[in-house]
Amino acid sequence: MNVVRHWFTQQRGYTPFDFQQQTWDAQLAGASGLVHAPTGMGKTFAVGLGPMMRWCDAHPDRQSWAALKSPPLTMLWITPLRALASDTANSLREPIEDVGLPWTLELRTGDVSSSIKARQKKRLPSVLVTTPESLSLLLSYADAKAKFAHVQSVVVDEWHELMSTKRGTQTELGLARLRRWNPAMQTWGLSATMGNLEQARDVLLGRAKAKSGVLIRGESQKAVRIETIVPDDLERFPWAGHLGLKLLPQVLDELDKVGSALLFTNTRSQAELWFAAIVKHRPNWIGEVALHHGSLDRKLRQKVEDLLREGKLRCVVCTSSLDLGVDFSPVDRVFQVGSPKGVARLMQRAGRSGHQPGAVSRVLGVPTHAFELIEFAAARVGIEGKRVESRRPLDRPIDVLVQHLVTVAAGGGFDEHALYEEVKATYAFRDLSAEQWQWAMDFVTRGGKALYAYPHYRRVAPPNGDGQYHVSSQQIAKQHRMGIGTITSDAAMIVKLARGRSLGTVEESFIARLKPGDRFLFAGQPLELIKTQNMTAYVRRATRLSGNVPRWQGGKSPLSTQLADAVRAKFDDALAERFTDDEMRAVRPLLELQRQWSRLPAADELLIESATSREGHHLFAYPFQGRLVHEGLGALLAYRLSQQAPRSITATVNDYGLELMCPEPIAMDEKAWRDVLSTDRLVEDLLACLNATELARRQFREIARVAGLIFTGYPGQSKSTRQLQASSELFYDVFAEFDADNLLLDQARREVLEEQLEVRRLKQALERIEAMRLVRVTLEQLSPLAFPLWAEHLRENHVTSEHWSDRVRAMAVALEKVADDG
DNA sequence: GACCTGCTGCGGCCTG
Repeated sequence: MNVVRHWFTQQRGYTPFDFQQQTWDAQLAGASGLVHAPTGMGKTFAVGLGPMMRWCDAHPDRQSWAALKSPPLTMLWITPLRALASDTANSLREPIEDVGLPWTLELRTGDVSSSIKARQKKRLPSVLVTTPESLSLLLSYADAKAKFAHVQSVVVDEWHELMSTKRGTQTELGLARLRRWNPAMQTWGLSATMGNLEQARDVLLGRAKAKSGVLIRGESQKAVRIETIVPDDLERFPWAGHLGLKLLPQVLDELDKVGSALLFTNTRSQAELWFAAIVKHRPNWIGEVALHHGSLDRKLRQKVEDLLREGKLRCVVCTSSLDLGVDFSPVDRVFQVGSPKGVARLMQRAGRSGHQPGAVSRVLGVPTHAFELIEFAAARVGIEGKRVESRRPLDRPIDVLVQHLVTVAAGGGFDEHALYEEVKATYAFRDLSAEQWQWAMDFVTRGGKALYAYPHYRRVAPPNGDGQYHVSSQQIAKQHRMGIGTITSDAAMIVKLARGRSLGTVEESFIARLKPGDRFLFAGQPLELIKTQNMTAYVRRATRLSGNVPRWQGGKSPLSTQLADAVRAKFDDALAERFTDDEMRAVRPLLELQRQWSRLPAADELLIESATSREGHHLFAYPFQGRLVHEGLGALLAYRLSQQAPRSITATVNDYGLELMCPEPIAMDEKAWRDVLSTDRLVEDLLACLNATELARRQFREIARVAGLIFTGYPGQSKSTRQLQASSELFYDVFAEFDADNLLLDQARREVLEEQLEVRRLKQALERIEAMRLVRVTLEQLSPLAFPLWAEHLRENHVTSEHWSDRVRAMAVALEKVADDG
């Protein structure tokens, strides 16, 4: 028996799971593929031991191992997270050391010491655990080929997370490079649950291997159970709102019962508030409850992760910052506060509990308003029906290609034709046309049409006798390396204790509203602002809490299509009087009101409600397509209506529908509605109304950085957002004027349409609506579906001098009264 | 004193 397998079964005493066995067999047979494996089931060993077994088979004489010293880089492991890199290294080190393989193993991420980096500049270890960015960096050194020529297998961990991002594309390009140097190289990916695993495998393997690729599905789906805290009294439960502290007592009761828990929230400020609330009500838990989100200082987060790993925490309140990484033992209870947003997302979070094979993963939903009860019920249906979201791979992000061209030019140079073929072998650039390639080449060699006068943008020099393109100068190579990567983020303000450590970062706009002496809640503690200086807010601990919580302007993830459809189906259930779960029974009175005051929309109808309030005239429509689509749709409808007659219309959206508000009444018959809901000229109208130029301009900022047009400054002295903005705008304007066909501009527009507006989904929504009946209802009072939109509208537009909450409360009371009378 | 929506992730230089 192979010594590695022997180690696994005899020394460690493990019985391989089926998927581990299958993976090793496939790896020994020389195949590539993707493994779908639940967390905590030994996925590192599943893909990590095969290459070791292979090497042992090729070197059967153990006596000779010592003489081999450290073999060249044989196995490369790519992870999206630095924290995962060290966990993985620890797992892989075990068999290497126990078996006595002569392999060396090292990490290569941005935070390894400079001495290790210096050593790796000379020679790489036998096993290297790294990130997509660090791989790219290594590929940018002139001797890259010699260093990577012996790589026999590459493993990409958490591929589902990388695949649909530019980091994934960068990984694809790096893998294509390695495959060219060693065509027999095996590629293996690890992925959590997603809807398009086959495609994920194909993207990972690229053109050459896609046909022979294997897909191994791990353990039969682990059971996931979704439970929900159902409010005792729905009448007093909010119809809108997002904090959900209403259910705090029930959550505390649950926390009392368990030893350890993770409480996921959807936003950072929500996490801060929940953390503060828990500590306030359970003061004796101080030290056992922790907070974890992306704006906290890395050191604070690291500490929480360590304590979590050691099993010393009773509860961690977190955002998706704990979705991945941190190899801790499963917790007893997982909470999801607020909308689950997606089926896969809820499954992944549930998976943080009940790790043992056969154990059930459970998640307890904590709705923050009444309709979220339906979302949890819908997510359960989604999981049972295995209707899990897909992740869509990117199509030809030119900025990533441009960056890669300079990387490769610095990394030993390239032959143009060969590199074109290599790039086209990736899934992302499989349809790259000769013209597009030419454009990219021209852009890096001459600066394109617009920048040819600036030598600085001639980053790649044409062949000089050897047929190879090379980077123009070492200075350019150096600067390029500083900009490698595809993650861009704006500068944030550091929050620092006056005498002491940094607590994390908040947005400048938040601090700008405060004066010295004002208090706010951050990093789980009350703070008082002392002064601001150099993008740093100096604070001291305050004794009393303030309700002021930083708000970050983050992504606005919409309800996924799968979950939105499932929610829609739950309305059908209600229509058919099928109230089969606790959540639906709990919201029944609310749905009953919706039916009485308006209508429960059936699957084949689009409900349009109109109402009059002292703000003006409102139209509400409910396509159930998630907020991004509704944003596009709202803007489109407002635009088209104002084209018909001059009037000012504001649109407000949420995940279920949209509201159009106008000071004057908008009289529309069926035909008028059909016209404004038409798919004709959809993209043109969207571009016209969304001030697409402005959106594209903003999007271009990121593209310009990835493409290497903007130097963001040396580490530690990064340029301000304003500076970066100014230079990217300059490029935008120059391109728009002198190089209108610039592919980077085109990409900016594409990204706005596809990612920010989800045009594809919007178009599908409109097509569906075409086949639907339009049902129009005039409301006497706001319906339960309309109420959250109305409240959102007030919040966004500050339309009333009365305080927002007073107004909302007053309306809620009025509605309650009507409900009671009815 | 109450009210509050919006995620995550990486990398780099200089000197002797």
